[in-house]
Amino acid sequence: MKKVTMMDVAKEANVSKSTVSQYINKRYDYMSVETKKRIKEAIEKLGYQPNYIAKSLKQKKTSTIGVIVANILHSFSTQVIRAVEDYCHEHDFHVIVCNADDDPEKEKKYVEMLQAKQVDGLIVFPTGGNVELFQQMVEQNFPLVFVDRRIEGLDVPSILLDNKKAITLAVEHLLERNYKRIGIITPSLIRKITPRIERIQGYKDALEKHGLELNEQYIKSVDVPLMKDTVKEMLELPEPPDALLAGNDLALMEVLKLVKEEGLEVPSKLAIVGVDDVSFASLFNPSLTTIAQPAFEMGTDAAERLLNRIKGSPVEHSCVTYYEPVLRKRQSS
Amino acid sequence: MKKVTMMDVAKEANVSKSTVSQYINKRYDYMSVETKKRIKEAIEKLGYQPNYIAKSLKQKKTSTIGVIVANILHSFSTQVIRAVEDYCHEHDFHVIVCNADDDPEKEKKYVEMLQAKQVDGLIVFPTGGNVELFQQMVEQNFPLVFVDRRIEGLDVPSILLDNKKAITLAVEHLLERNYKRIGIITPSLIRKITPRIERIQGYKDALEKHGLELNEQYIKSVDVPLMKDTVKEMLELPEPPDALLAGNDLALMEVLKLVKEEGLEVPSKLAIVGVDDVSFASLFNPSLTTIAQPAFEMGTDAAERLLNRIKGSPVEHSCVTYYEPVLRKRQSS
DNA sequence: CTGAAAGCGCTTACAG
DNA sequence: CTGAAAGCGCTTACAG
Repeated sequence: MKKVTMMDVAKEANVSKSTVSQYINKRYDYMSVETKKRIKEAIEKLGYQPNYIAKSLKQKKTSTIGVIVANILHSFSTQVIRAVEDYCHEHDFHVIVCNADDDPEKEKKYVEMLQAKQVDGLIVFPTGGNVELFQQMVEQNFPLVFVDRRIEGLDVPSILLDNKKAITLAVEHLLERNYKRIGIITPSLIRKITPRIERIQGYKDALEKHGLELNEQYIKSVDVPLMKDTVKEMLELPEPPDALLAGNDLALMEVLKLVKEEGLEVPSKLAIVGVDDVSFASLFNPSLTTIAQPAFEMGTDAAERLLNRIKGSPVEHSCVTYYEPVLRKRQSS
Repeated sequence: MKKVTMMDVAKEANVSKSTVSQYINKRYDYMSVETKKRIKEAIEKLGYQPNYIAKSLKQKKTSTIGVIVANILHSFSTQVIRAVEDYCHEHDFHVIVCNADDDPEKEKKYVEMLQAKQVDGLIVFPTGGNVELFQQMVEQNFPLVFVDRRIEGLDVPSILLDNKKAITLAVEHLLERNYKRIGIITPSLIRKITPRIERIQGYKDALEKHGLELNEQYIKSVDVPLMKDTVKEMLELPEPPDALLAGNDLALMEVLKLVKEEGLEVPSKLAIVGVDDVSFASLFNPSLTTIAQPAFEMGTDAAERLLNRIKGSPVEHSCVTYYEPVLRKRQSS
């Protein structure tokens, strides 16, 4: 079963390859009706399908972009990916998704693989390593958009949640409801990941703004396997928090596991607010108050910017867009 | 910033392109140490990265496979995708994921796009349309693996859950706990989608096996937007079911929404068992009894078969593999 | 209105 | 041990 090529079509239709190529690319400017018809028939008869690889090689573009997420386990990542794919498919671009698994080494490997495959651009949720690598890409003018996190000093368009505002919203909501001792749990800060840092900072700012004292024992940043124990310790303090902010969806899951294990009453014993609107938030008993990210718009925006850039729009300098978080009040607080 | 090509490296190292190519592909058989060293240095100096597109064109293979899922919203799909990606990345293959959104037209478009991009093979969760298209691909010997669903009469290796067994497990578990009137809700059967058909059939067989009468009012197959109302009607029957099987994760979500809205006690008023192990199953109040699919193994198996086939293994004829479902007993039943 | 020719960046027999 | 040449399947100025 040999592949049929443009050459075969040309022979069948008694024209040259060039003419077939014009036809395929709808450059009908000067093509006779007769020729068009013959080519059309030849294509149908042979079941010809153009080879994009050959086209890509010649045109030096692949109509493919890569997406590298730091960690695919976050619902936010999968939502953004879906939005990016929808937008790209509408614009006849392909998407290759890679999961760096929070590992800068993997991230680097994927960047290189994707560049070798000649992707036209990259959307990345940067792990925080690989600063020089991205720096080089910027210098080479490679189309790049960051989502969720930015890297200090890198001139890359970045699409972020307004994290401080998100936490402020949550804190003020809890204060309104008369919770006084608000704790927060996020994943580890060691890799200086933007949202985590900004969320903790937002927490501190919000408490200060309302004249509340900071209690370092209420502020914990540890990775998922340690979260349950850490929260448990927090709840065993002489004066335990009466409300808890979960810094992202995975943190929220850990908190809920603990709540279940310990049989804690929510919100009477402990109020809960999570960042990221998990799929089951409204189904849960009690339903869960969350701070939602407009993930779909953020993903669409990322894709749109990247494709515009690829299609020749000028580079956007030091452009960081913050998206508005949305407080969804439910029963858990 | 011109791209550096193999030619540039060759000039820099004072050798021919052929020799650089040999070096890149580790065909060191007869290469002098000296030459190797010069090439290595030239590559580093110039920051050369091979162009896979050119390589693919010449070699007529892309080391890329496509995955087309019928509907990405199912947790099962995303789990399988992850497994496929992990396996492929380990074996230096790329993956392009497409979501057919339960639309055979979209599915067809993606198959054609992916073939135009010269993917080496395809894993698909078939929508049920496009039988001739897949038939042609089989005839052309195109590497293809189906997951979750098979298509009657098509000789394509297929990886499925043992759906009948899954439902039998659920029914028997409910009978053991003395539930007598067991209902089942699945998405619409109009497109003859394997798991739905098999799950309904499994339900009927299991009841029959235990000498229970079938009540058609307890068996409903409608699409997601209608599910809540349909279940509500079922619960308003003079003799409503005392237990309900949710045919997949999306059905389960709808059932839980209704339970919440109506304030139904689970399991005392209504016991629930869901097929697909949702992320929050063990966190929920009450925690949810589910029939889990071994999604990760299934995905890995699909990828492994496809890559073996691509690498030249003989075609596996009429090979359908059924995976064992796992009953996870929790509090909802 | 259509065709011949060059070239995209590689690989691969083959010659030496 | 290494190089010259052909070719993968397209596109694109350019000539006529």
